[in-house]
Amino acid sequence: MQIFTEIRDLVLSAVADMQATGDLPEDLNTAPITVEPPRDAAHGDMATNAAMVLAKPAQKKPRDIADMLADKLAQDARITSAEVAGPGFLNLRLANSVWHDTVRAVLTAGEDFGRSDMGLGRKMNVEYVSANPTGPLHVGHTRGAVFGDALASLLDYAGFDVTREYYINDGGAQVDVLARSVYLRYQEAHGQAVAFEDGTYPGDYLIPVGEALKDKVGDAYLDADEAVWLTDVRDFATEAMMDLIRADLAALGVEMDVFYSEKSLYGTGRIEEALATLEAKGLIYEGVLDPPKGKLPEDWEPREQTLFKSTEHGDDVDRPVKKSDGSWTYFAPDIAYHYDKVSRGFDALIDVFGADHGGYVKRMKAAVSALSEGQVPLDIKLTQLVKLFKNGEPFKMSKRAGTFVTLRDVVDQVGPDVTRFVMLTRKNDAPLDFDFDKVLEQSKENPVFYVQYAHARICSVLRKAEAAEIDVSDAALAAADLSGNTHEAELSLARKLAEWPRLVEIAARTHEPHRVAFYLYDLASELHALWNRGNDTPDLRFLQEGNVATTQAKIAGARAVAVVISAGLGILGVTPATEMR
RNA sequence: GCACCUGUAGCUCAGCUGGAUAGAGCGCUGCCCUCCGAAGGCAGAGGCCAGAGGUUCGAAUCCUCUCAGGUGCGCCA
Repeated sequence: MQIFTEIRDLVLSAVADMQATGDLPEDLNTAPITVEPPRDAAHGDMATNAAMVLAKPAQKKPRDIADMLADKLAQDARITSAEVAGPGFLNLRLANSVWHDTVRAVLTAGEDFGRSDMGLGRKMNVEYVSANPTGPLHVGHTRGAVFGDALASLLDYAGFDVTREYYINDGGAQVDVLARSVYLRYQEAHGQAVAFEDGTYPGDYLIPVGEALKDKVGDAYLDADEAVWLTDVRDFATEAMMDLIRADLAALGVEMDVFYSEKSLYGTGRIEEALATLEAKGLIYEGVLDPPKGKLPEDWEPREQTLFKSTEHGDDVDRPVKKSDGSWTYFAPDIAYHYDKVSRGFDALIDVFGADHGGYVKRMKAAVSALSEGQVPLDIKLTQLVKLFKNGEPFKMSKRAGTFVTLRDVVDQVGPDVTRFVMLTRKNDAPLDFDFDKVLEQSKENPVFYVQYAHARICSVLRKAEAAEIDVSDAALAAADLSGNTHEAELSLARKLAEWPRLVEIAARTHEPHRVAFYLYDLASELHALWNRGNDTPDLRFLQEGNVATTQAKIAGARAVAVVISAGLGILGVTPATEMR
């Protein structure tokens, strides 16, 4: 049940009637016709722009079309009034029974109310986190993980067939650095004194890995040449790091469907195959790039490289796929990886990157566009920085000293639910302030608390009703007579519930899960408002002493709110609270 | 120098991919608990949507330019 599309269909059929009677021309584009909630609730429940968008092609005055439309719409039982306003808006008011039906629909469908078939089961790949396997995840990765995971859940809820994927960068020089760093810890485990120079990873988290390596190989590598141990230690260390990362993700409640290894692309001809595809399209050539304008790198000198003609697919300059010594750049396996995603049959791809990867957006899009003949859209979402605060004071982190704040630091202190919700209270492309104290504050300033509080209040009412031996099962509530719920605050709450399915589609279409968080805040706000009216007006309380039928009717509205909050939090990966403490 | 992101109330931010008199929280002013959880609610003040042009019935939203902040810019991943 999506009341907005239902009413839009009604408007469209009225337009068709007018075409049949010759009041409107036959060839009209009805696509721009919208039915949406007006900004100002005083204008009514819904507004349509139909008269305005049809006026020009029909060569009629907007108000004339609107008047006729209003007459036709008013004949429908769901519509109690249709008024022309402003430049030609048609404002509609709907019968109370429509909103009561909404509440019933929520209680009947449960958390599937709002689920959409918009995605038509299309296969969608969401790649996120994809952190280098060289250490634990830090705060920046946390935001990417939360965002990607919520986006994936949202798309699933909107009817897409979603695969959650992590690309392991285990093929480049950074895993050699990791191997050497682990080797130092290995030597240390054998009692040797070691020094961590620049270009190694000094973090403590490698100490147990060095010890584990000692347990595994004993002193076999102790005084051996790097050529002897590098490959083995690299694999061992990478696997250990991935275990670490998997555990970090689990602490946050993130579960990937696929971990895809960059290394697995090497030596199998897959990179060559991807590049051959591009070459067949005439997009690969040997050439020399122009030096960057403005600030020249100190050691810049022209060198011939193998280049991808990404400019033919919207990039600003062509990009190298091979270094001047003939080895692959990192871009080459990335092309191969996305080629692989395309060949696995995905209808659309989403990459979630940190904002510092903004420079790679155009070339990745160019590559996918070229590889898929423009058939597979790639959307790249960049997550901006997280600024950490404690007691209002900025929190410094130093990667050099190895004292960066990890995902574990955050989750251990505030819990996965708070972490996830807070990280979704901002658009992905806006920086986020995260204050360790404020996110735990129990006040309305804190959206996590505010939404949870609303849910807990409803649960509290349900518990009390049960204690009074009132049947508050969803089935019983759905069967209740709701016709007495006529107060503006009650109807307003039901209208907000009716917006949920529409919001899901908007958020899914724009790839913006933060909209869910803001919606839940608004919904909670409506619930709190109604609750407080009950303080002044006993008739509006959910528990109506001595009147089971009325109590069930009132609780039906509240329970429906709890169901939608729970569904929304589910998308965000947050567990709803049944009581506050 | 170029590309991308951002600029909305004193502060922190929404604004449904073009709709009506631009919204919320904090802060400020004044109210509401013998009453389901006041950890809340109601009301008020506060705006040239960075600036200038343009597109059209209609612009915070789309286009161009300018200004300010952030990120990145061949042989690092």
